[in-house]
Amino acid sequence: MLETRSRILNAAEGLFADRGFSATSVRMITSRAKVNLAAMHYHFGSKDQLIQELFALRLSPLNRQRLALLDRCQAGGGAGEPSLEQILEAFIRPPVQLIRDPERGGMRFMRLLSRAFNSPDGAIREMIYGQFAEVIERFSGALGPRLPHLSREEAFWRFHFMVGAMSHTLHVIADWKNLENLFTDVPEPSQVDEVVDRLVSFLAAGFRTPIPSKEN
Amino acid sequence: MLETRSRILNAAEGLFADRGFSATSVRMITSRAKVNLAAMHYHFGSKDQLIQELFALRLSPLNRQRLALLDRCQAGGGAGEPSLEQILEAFIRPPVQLIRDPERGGMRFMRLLSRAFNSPDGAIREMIYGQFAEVIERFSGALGPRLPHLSREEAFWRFHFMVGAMSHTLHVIADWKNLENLFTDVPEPSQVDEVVDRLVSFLAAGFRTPIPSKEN
DNA sequence: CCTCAAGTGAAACAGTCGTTTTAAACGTAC
DNA sequence: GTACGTTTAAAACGACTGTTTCACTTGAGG
Repeated sequence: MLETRSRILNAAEGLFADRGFSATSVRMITSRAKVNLAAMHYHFGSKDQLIQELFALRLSPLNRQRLALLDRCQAGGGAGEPSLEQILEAFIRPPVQLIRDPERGGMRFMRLLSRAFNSPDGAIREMIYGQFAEVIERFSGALGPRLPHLSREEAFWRFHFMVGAMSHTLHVIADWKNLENLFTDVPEPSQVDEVVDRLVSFLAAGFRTPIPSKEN
Repeated sequence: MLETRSRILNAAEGLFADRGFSATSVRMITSRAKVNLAAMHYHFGSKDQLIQELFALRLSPLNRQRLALLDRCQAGGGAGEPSLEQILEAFIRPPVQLIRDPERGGMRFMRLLSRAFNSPDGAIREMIYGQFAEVIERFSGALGPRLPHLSREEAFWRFHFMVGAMSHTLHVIADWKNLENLFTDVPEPSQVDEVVDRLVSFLAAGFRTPIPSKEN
């Protein structure tokens, strides 16, 4: 069939998200895709190249959207730089929207992405970071003028605090089902977009707070 | 030799931290430990039980220390509850100290822990969360009275923002070498304890900020 | 009708996986 | 000295790994 490629990609995305890369065999993928074992090597060459293609396909629209949002709010207001909240939102809203859009991978791809971020395989991590390099550069450049009270070191760490809070939050949203199995007292899945606002105001307050005194 | 068990545990910790669970074979472990293949099954029964034992050994001292710190600052000041900063510090300082103490696993175990947190294997994740259940309960109970301005939902999310920022920060510290390979402009590894202060004040400011308005 | 490339089906490749089994060697304690 | 818990050595188990090979079917262009 003509759709063999996309059926392999689809099955692979689901299995990688559920079981990880090294625990997912080529045979699992091709059998879930109802496709011959050889078809995978015919279309993608190897398991590794299949993984690469999968991420390139999903990640570049996400980061293009982030950069477009940043462009718009930087050019938008006319005079003056964008506010701290506007920058944070341009960073955080696109992945949250992606989570709700099954066409772009939805929760499944987000679980996969958070797996790839912590992958033991250095090659995978390098590829992932490569896909994010431009976004990191642009956003830390945009954040700088909004944080004149911070040293370079302090800004570096707070940027990582933000990345951590965001990626863990995305993981929680995308893995809600598993969370309910593990904890009691989990609130109803609230409107996902609200979480963006919550996260933005939490982080903005953190970024704005003065540097802690060293006498401790 | 009498130390066969600990040599296996030591080799396993290193390999699991570097390559992940499913990509590390029993043969790799026993050959790095310079120990016979059968010795691993003799002492631990199976690969899975070896993993379980490894985490129980490392994780319970960490969480006992957290709870002890919380106890002390709750009973300490006499009148009045502990401050938000004191609670956060009781949560964050123990794992940062662990990172600097090779006897307790140091950076190696921290990399392993952050791998286990995102493991595809449901059994591993369940065990990890089980080890943290009491800590989570105690700390969210202690944080509650310090956050009277927050709804239950808002407190839930901010708690996760904190967990995410902390765990990603620990990962960055423990994986510094890899970070230097991937990014430019990484600051010198500053005094690790300073990071605790930075993180505590960042998070305290986030926790204290009022709930964002919905009109957006 | 013939041809040629794209794609499929099924089998086989050489390894590695976790685990078990057998045998023989240890040091230590009763 | 002999029993016991520990450790080594070496081989084998069946199952599974990523990848390759090759005969086969299919459909479109000349």
